[in-house]
Amino acid sequence: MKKVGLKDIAEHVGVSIALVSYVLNGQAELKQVSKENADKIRAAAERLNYRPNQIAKSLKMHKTHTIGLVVADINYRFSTGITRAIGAEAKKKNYTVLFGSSNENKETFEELISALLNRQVDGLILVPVEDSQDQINMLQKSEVPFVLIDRNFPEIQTNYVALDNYNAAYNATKYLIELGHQRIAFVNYKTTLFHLLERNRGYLDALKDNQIEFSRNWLQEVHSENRNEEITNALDCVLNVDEPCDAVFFATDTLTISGLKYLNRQNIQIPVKISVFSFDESEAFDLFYCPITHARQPLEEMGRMAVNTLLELVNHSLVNNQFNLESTIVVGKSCREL
Amino acid sequence: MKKVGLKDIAEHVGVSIALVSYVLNGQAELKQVSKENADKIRAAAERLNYRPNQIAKSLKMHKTHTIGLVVADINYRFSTGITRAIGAEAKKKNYTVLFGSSNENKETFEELISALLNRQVDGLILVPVEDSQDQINMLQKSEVPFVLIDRNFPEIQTNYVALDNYNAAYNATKYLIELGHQRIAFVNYKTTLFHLLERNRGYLDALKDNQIEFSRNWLQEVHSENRNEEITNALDCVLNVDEPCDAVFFATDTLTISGLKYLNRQNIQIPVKISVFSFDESEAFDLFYCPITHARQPLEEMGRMAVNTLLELVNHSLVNNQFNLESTIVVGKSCREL
DNA sequence: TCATTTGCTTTAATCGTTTAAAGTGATATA
DNA sequence: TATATCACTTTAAACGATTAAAGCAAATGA
Repeated sequence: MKKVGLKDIAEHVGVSIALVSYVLNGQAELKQVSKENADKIRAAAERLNYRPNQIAKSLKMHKTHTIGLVVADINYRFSTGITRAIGAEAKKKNYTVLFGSSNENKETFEELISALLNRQVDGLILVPVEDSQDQINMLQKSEVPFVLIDRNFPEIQTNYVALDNYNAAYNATKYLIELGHQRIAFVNYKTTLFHLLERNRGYLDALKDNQIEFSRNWLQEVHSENRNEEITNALDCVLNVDEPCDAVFFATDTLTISGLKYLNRQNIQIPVKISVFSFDESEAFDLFYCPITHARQPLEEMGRMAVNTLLELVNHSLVNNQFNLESTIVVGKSCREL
Repeated sequence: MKKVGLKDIAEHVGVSIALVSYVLNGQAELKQVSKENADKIRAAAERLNYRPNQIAKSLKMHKTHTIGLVVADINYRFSTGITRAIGAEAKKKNYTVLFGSSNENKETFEELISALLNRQVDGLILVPVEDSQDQINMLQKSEVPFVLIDRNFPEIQTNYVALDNYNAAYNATKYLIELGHQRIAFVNYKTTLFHLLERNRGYLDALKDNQIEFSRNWLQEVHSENRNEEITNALDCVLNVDEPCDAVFFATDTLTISGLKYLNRQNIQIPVKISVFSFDESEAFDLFYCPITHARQPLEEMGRMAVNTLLELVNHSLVNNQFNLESTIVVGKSCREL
């Protein structure tokens, strides 16, 4: 793979490297390069199929025009969606996105950040994993430009773009209540992640504000490591009891999938036997017999805001953005009126 | 973001940059650096949180230790699977993967390749889009190390890792025949892509070898741009006719999803009314009421082979690998015995 | 005593760009 | 005639690393 550099063009045309650089960077008039030379240079560049060496350019310019993105798990619908959104906005701004998936693992998360920083990305967009506060603090201390997305730590003041998870869960619960549901279960992960805890809080407050007395077994928390097994128990605790719930609200799309699989196995018809509400959707819902009513996050908007916030940081504006966006309810057929 | 370089460490310790470089590259003994200095240097690097500037390193070494990957569409299950597999193998070999999705668009495909080459990736792994022969020829002429994956052009001699698509389709069709099916439809994209045409050929040959007379309407080809609409017609031509088919074989997972959605809408029960066989699977199958019998591609193996072939090329071995791997049939419940 | 070896360290060129600064003829002005 | 201006072009120093090659004391050998 023989590479063509400025030097080759310069030799070909018989001018200096500097002149070639000026012309190919659109500074021909500014530097008053003669039309003759400019044309010759452009022609030679074309003919030799010149590709500027971005590595050398980056080294000189201290800018790679690259954003590092770390998502939690590439298998989440949220991840592919936000990756697309960020990629699109970045492209508009002439930035490239380097990308990794932490798989919710703290060590992988740190390794990825390290790898991205070594590659001199101009900044980071991160979906932080559980217990990664130390890492975030480190980044802040070393003044790396970064923006959190989807998740944030209330105890750390950072730029972030997230959902108003409290409101989203509150409104979802209220929606179910307004349909006439009185016994609403909520299935969440057992976690310390703030954004998921906010969903608990929204759910509980909606019950309270509507004078529904919360029963302890309604709130089920499963460990993500073996959610498929634990969700079985969780749903049993909610359905196979004296006063079974008439609706289940799943706190994430992954939980919904596990839950629906179980309900399928048990031949529990939706929404006849039970209403189902999902936080986020999944491609998998497409083939389910019943369209799932769910809360939708504004992924494009989140991606756009994250990129733009980051680019402001990169350009040394001292922005301080905490965005808590609103979700919308997409009505399917999985929640019936009682 | 103040950056720490070799120079900073050198100044701190009071030695030259070269010594620091030697020590931090594990050449301390080789270059006979005094233990005292070596320790001081390592300590300082640690304390200052030194991150080697890979950009500078790459410029000097003419190696970025980075592979460029272009997949056809990040929404395909194949794409995420192969991306993971390639990422894992690359990591083992201490390479990073830069990654883009062409969305089956020729221009995007070319742009991505260009962007990746500008970033001086050491080589490319590509899922070529339709009609990209010229681009592939260009790459070959400019001696860029690359490996095609999933798809190849029989008229161009390149390194590639693909499925034996003929065999896979042949065996799938044979499987349906052995279950007693005599009227088997095949739904494919209307395309010039070799790997998909091979599936046609495998299907047709299997029919012939089993003395089943092929009926023209059995082979349905839809345009990918509006497959959801066209597949409706396609299935009508196959099911709502005098002698309807008793099995449908979809040539890709995306076609299967579209098909199943239609069959759902029409309340056509699987496998009672019709057997369904899919090429590849999708996460979406998880929530379908009936596990879909499908041909599975050995993604891990493909990823491994692609990376290893590419790295041999990068290291100037003149390998010439054409891999056509075998698929396996994953038996679900969507094909019944007649 | 002088030369050589040993042990350790520094110097300086290089990778492919960018870009301020200096250079160079030709023409215009004083 | 001397000098300023103009219209270009080249020179050379970065950027942050790698790495031959050279440098330099102290120790050893003749």
